[in-house]
Amino acid sequence: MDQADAGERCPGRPRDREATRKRILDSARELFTSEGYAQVSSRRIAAHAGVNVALINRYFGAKRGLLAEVIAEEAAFPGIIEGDRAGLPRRLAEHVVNRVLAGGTPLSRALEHSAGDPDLVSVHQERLRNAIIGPLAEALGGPDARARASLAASLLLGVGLVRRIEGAGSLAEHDAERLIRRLARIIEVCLEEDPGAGAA
Amino acid sequence: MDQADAGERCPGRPRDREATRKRILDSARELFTSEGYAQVSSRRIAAHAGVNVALINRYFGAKRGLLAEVIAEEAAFPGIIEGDRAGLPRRLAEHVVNRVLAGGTPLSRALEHSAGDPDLVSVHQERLRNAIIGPLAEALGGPDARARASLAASLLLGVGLVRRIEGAGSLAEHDAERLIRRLARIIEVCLEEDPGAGAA
DNA sequence: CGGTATAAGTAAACGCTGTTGACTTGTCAA
DNA sequence: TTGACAAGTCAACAGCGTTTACTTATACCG
Repeated sequence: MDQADAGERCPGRPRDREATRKRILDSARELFTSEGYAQVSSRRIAAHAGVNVALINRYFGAKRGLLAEVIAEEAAFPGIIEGDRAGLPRRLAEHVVNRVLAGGTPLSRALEHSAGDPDLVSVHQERLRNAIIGPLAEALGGPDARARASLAASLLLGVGLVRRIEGAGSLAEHDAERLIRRLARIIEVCLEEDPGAGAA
Repeated sequence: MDQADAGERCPGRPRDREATRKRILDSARELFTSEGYAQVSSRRIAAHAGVNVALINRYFGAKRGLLAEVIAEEAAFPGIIEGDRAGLPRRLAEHVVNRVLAGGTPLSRALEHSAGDPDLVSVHQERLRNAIIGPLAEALGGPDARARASLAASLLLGVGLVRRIEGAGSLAEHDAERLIRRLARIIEVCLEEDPGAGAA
């Protein structure tokens, strides 16, 4: 049932560290992506890769390390934060709709499937800080930059979480372009320097 | 070490279904709240309650059922959604800051500690739909009510998730009142009927 | 070419988890 | 007093992630 196309061990296969590492990584990415982190056991990954279970720990330290490597493969927000400030909310909104909601990347899929598994959270912790909130705050500048970046990040992560929980139902009522415009507008408010008189 | 104040079995204790149920429930709430769902094992809950492990499954079906009952104990948004529309964003923002960020309720604490554990997510799924997005959408009315409610829910859940990941750092830069005002403003935009020309 | 060091791969176990079924024992009604 | 039934117990299950000691293939070197 498992080890579908990855091919089983067929013990004649020559010993090759890198190839074996890659087999494990590929299987992990595929399974994490389609089923989530917590739902896929080490033994299943190994079986899918046609490889002994112990090799996961040999090459990646632990299942957690395997997750970290899968996640590290993709860039956080490639070219999104770096652009001009005015278009930033729009670009973030597009990213959410196109990647997170569409379920493109292993990262977002894993997040959606096992949204806050302890291991996953701890791996993302550093990532959120270093690859999202940090750069975003730096790009923003001004007072409370980190707080404003955190608010935007909250929305981004929350949308993914709700999408996972709700099954893309409500959020898909809009067509993509409308949703992007809405999100961009909300993110703009998240990133604003001063709430001003505000509502309420 | 465990079963601190809950008292151990001391086998002479009379048999009492309701009392035993309560012991288990109390221990679970306490441990889930302080350490998170995934981090606390059934055996530890049982030991803390001074009760046999099998009783958890006898009374709650499974560990998951115990979680569901702990969570069900608290009202979702008591009296928040029902009030007047104009003050809704402000009330939601206050709730987030006072309850979720301050880490008051078992629900929010469990969410923060093991933010998206599969069991926890599935338990919250129904809850999010029935106790948050549903009523919120109904209170809002108008077109895309569910989508607008989902956006607000995304922010609420996302703030909790980021708080868990960031350890309350960035979001605590503001004092509570400023944070509430900011959140209220953002939520207002989430709930708006029409994005209008919007940003970008 | 033969022998050997070294790394690749294996097998079996460890302690843990949630869960189950068969068992004993206390309690209460007839 | 006795029977029935529920409350509580115990030991085992299968699965998990991980570790240890082991075998075996490969590649280098004399």
